[in-house]
Amino acid sequence: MFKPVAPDVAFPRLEEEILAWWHANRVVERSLAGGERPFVFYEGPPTANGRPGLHHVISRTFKDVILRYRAMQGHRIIGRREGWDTHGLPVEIEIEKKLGFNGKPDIEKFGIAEFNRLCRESVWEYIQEWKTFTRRIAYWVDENGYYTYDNKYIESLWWIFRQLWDRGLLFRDYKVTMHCPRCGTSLSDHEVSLGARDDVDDPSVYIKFRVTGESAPGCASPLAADLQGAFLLAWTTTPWTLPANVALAVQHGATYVEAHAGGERYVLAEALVAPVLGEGASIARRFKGNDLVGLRYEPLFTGVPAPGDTPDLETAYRVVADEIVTLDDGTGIVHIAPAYGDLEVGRKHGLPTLFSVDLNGMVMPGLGDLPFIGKFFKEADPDITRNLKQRGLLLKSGRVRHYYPFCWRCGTPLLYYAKRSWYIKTTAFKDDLVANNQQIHWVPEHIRDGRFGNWLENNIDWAISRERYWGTPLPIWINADGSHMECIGSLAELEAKVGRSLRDLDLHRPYVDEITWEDPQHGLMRRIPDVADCWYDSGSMPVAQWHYPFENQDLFEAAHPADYICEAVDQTRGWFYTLHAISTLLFDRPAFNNVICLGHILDEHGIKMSKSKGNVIQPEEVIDAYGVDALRWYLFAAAPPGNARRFSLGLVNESLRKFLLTLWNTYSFFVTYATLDGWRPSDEVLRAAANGSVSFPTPELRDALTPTDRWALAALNALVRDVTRNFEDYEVYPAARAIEQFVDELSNWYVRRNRRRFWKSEADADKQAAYFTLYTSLLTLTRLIAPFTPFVAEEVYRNLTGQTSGAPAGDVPDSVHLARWPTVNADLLDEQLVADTEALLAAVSLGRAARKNAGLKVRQPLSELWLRASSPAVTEGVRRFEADLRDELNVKAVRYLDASSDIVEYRFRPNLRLVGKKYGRLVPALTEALKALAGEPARAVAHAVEQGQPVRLAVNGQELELLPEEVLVESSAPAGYAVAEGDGLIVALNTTVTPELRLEGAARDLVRNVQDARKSAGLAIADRITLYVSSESEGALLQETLAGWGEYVRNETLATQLVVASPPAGAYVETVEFGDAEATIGVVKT
RNA sequence: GGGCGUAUAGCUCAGCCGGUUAGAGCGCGAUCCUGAUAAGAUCGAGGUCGGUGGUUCGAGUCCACCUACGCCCA
Repeated sequence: MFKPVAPDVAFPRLEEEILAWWHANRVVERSLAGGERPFVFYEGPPTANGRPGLHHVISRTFKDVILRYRAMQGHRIIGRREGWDTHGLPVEIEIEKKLGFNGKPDIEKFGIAEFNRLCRESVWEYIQEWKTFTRRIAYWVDENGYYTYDNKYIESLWWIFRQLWDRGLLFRDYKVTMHCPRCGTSLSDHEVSLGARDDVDDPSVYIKFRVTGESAPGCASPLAADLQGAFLLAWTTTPWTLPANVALAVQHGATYVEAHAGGERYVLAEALVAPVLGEGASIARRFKGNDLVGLRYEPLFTGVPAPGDTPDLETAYRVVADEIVTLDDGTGIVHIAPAYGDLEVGRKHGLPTLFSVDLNGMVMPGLGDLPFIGKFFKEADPDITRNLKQRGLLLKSGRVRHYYPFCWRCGTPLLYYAKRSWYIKTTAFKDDLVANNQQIHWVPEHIRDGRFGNWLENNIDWAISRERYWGTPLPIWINADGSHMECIGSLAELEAKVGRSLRDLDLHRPYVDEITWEDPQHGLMRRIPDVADCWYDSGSMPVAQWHYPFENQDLFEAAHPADYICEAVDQTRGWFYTLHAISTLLFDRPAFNNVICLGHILDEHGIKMSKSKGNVIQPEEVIDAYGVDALRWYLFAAAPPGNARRFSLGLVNESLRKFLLTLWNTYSFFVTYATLDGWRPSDEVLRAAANGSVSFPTPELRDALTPTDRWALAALNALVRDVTRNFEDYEVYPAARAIEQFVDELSNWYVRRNRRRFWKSEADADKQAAYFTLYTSLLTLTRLIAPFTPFVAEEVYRNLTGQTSGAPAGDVPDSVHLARWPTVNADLLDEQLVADTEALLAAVSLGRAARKNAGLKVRQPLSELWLRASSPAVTEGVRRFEADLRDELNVKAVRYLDASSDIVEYRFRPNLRLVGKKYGRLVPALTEALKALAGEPARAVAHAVEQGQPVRLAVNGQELELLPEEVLVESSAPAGYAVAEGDGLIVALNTTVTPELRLEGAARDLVRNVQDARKSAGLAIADRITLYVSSESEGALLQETLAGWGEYVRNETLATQLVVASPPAGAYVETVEFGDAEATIGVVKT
């Protein structure tokens, strides 16, 4: 029935074999096709750029474990397919590097068509690697996935744009970007960080802005008249931005002063008077920053342009209050130039955006005949400073060393530059975003109102456009003077515009850019050059993966929102957000109902793994050493997934040994003996264990179960219940821990206690019960672990169902992954039995400790053990397993002590959890009073508590009546016994070794040594032997021992003959300790 | 600078509504047990529970502040 099991299994190789079997038998396809009730999953598409790493193993296995569970629960899983995020800057940068390019001009020279072709090709290379990796880690998904570069996918994205456009949610506004004037391109944050330096030498100038004495419209400053002619002082390191100044910002609540120095009146923050004006300045008056708001001042320069815009200068050149102002340096008054970095401030206060430097970094004309017109912006700094000085508008100037970004390619200083950009107006839906988030079940919980909720609360409009090439083209067409724009929502619509079929059109640049049409009223319509932020691509996948609404309307409706998604925590502002935003804006509902948010994986020192640090561990390295299952189990069982975790190969090895090998050895033990005995399950037992719930096929079998059998089945059922509940809550970690605990107990308690039942020769009902119990436990376990460790589960399942040996019994699925999730058999749950076993295990542990203390090894039998428990219920529980207790601790008898016995001393403590709230300040005195009890009163109290009666006690002169549950009783040792105590239990051993006990101990020693010799001699378990024993100095002991225990020794060692003599030549011989000296044993196979 | 999270034994991590002597696994040392086991048991060494202050009869747990690290944002 069963294939023999190698105890020294090599998991990586086993896994490869199972992969081959799955492939040959189309198991993945069959699993994907199964199920009835829908369960919706969204695959967060990895960027198809770069090879998969350990963090991808985590996210893929956490996706997989839930989906496998759902599939086994009979769900039809929608969306269990690959998805690839194919667009974006990382792909472009890689191609640029490959071609040795130096920025956008190189790409345009090279040709966008060829460039994008290379991008697409590069993506495919990575996808191939990913597919291999995905199969190896047993992440089961349909390989017929979605690709964000697909024309159909893009068409759906266009449809979404059009929905937003029609509702006025797609708009154009300025956005500050980091711009390289030489390369003529914006840089990504990543690129900026590559070239930023913090030791840049720049001018440091203090500028005087003359107060006009007026206030801005609708915002009168009470100080306007008084401060007329005074100077607002501002500090800057970028004089070139001064012409574009439109406002000065102060801190709302800070104290500002009018200070007199050098015959002038200055306004600045009080805290900065000394550093800016020196000690000589006198303070004329104090006021709050708020009082300055609305104050107008004379612009430093006039005629500043605002290309493509007609700014309202009535709103400019005034004081505003803003949170960005600090009093750490400068003057407490901040110069605001929205075009060059302060755009958000400008927008918040309704300020115009003026430009004084163009995209090539040159100071623009329009400021009049000034020497710095047409100069590079950095070189204009001294000229501007000089000009202001000549006009008496400069307080002082110097140099400062600080942070400034440079282009990582060419080293040119970057411009903060407000460019026209497209936005999605998410801020209009902030309340809905927040409300819909409340419906989402986050694991861990704190993300919902913490990081994600916080991110939503601080929502800003989504800047959606990128001036790049390899991305989803924005479907917006514009006429020459920018007066007319149209958003195209489908290919058909575009065809109608141009009047021809575009079926073969690649919707990417540059081809889509060539599609233009003549509008009768507005002239030639051309597409704007921008492409979409690739987060828009992935966030739209619920719609676009099905090519909705052009196809699959039913599928889309059934698959929105998702029941489950899972990614790492950095996606709160990435995919989690864009999914949520698009779903809320389009459909006003969340995109997903449950989400596991994973922490990051760090190296063994707690440092992020990165190529530059050289601390990256490749998944292959781990998998080749220990296998995928070991890695997966480590990821599930080692720590809760929401935390960052430290990783090392050693930890995977630990998880392999701790869990997989323990399970494997239990399984190997079972198969070894079942094969020896020719045992096989009945079809009913097999079917139940392989595909149903735990049950008994016959009353006879049920009656034959021992308490330990029933315990194992009760624990197994409780495990099924708990793991199921954890899965329903998306709590993978506690589920894995519960399984680990059960496997440990099954191996180290159940099998340990019941070994003899398997190897005894009679095939009686008791033996059947043991086989039934272990078989059922193991086979049911394979289904519980199938989602976690799919390979080991499969191997064990297939062998235990007889399929590996080609002799399947019963009609069960050929793969554990096609079997149903086990259900609980409530009849077999038995909390009392589980609790009793816990007490028993505690008693055993204490008994061993007591033996250890007394220096009495377990092989030496002892006459009696005394046990006292904290309650009669616990005593009864242990009594139920007394035989196990006696056997495990090698004692002849167990005596149970209750409170009436006078050999025990008692100590008392209050049950603080109950007493604390009730008695408060009395607690310390109460504790003392209980401690003081001794002798007869103590015995009386102990007796009362045990009988469930209240206890009267004088505390601080008051008579208290303590309830029995409010007093904790501890017993101390009876004198003259080897004792151990803990957990409310006390275990004492009678340490007297009588001559009889000594002989029995000697016999057991002998057996043990013979067994060792048998093993060393290479004998098989069932081999019979002739046993020779002799001892010179302990001859008498040997004679006596064999006289009483010879039969026992022969039976235990399978000796057909026991000869007291020196072994003959050719025998396997060992000299062993015996009594107080040595004995010689010899083993000859018969 | 802001938000969120983390900080407990040499390492990886538990620790519930605040409650009694803070636990587990690994590693280390010693002893024991074992004819499934690469396993297991017992004992031991190893902890100012990141720091300071507060609330409380009582704080690893709650509060405030601080420090370090991670992530996200500015």
